[in-house]
Amino acid sequence: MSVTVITIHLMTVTDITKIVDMGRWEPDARGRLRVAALELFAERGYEQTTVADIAERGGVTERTFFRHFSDKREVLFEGSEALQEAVLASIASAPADLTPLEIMATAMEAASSLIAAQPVGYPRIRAAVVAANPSLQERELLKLANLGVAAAEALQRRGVPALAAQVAAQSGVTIFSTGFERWVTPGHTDDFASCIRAALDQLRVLTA
Amino acid sequence: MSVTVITIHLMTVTDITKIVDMGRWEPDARGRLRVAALELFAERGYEQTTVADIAERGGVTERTFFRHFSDKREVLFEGSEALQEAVLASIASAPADLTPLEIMATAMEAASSLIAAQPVGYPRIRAAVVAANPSLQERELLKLANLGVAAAEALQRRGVPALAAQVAAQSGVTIFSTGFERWVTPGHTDDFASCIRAALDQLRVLTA
DNA sequence: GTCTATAGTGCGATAGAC
DNA sequence: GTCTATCGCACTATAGAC
Repeated sequence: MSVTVITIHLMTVTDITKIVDMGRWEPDARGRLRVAALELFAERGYEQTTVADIAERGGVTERTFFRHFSDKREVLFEGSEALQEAVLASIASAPADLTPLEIMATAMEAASSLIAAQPVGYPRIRAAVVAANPSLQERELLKLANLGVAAAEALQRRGVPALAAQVAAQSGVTIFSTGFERWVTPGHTDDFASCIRAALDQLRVLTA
Repeated sequence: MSVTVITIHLMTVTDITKIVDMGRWEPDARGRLRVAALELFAERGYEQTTVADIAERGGVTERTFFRHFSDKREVLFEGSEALQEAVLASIASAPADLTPLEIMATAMEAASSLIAAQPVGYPRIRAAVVAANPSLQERELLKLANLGVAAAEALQRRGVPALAAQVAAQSGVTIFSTGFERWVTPGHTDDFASCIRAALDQLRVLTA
């Protein structure tokens, strides 16, 4: 039952077409592995799923899984590089009259639009899987921390002093993750960008 | 060479006395494993050190290592529970007229005093080892994130609304880690608490 | 303390695309 | 023929089960 629901959410029309069309040498092994992994993690849990399970459902061997993903966790983090690139591009091209914190808020909104563009339900399922596994949380936190470091460097390239850049970048990540958490909470109707703005406003109130 | 330096920093007089005094059944296996692990990680790197290596230097079996520490990384995180308890106690006992952010700053200073009380050089060596290994960074980030969640709950127990508590707590963690990084940077002479205050001041300037 | 499952690596063989 | 993705197998280390 929950399996069916998850499948509907995770398989886009494009995915299904690909699978129908696949010949002996099936294309997009990477995409199939990503779908298989998220399904299995949601179905029976991350720790109860072996890489062999994922590979089998994806129609490849275990060895091939590790050719595509450096480890078992990484299969849930495809797209994080694109997210970071979007953030850095947004920082680099921000208007000159914005404050560092406003630059970060704008960049986080840009990142949120990439996430919100995914198939409906996907971010929420993924968030639930990550929230249920400390091991996955660790990886998520590392990605966010690295995003913060990269953003701080981008701010410095615009002339923002090191300490200000670091605090602004990290605060940007804080309002991003706070906004994300709010956005995926069942019952909330605000869009992702509004949730980020709400977190920023809250930060301003707290420091006033 | 670097081995010698590290040994001097890691072994306190108490540690050495213990080892000299140890009989057939050597006490403080936990402490010896912690010292052995940090030394080995600093000497030859985290990934180049096996649990068997650590156990051998600590004079116990591999099995005993895992009896004391749930995994290889955890050996570097002894004391994080005490740190969290100190933070929560500080939040709970803070004066009623402080703002949530001021409560967090005070609590982070309390945490910093625990870290600054360690043997000279230890926090810096440990920080270098962690910085060199993404795997250890992940664990550190998880501990900090959990500290933030617990701090947010403590703030809510004082009547701070959920969103404000979350943003304040996470911002507190940000100024803590920013201050820590500054404090362990070679050449800096300010004490840990001052570094935290500097980060807080910076946050206030950024949001003004 | 022993045994086993799983994650992850190294490398040579192979199969298909071009 | 080259190039690349996959496979198959041997191997180590972590970690948990018994």
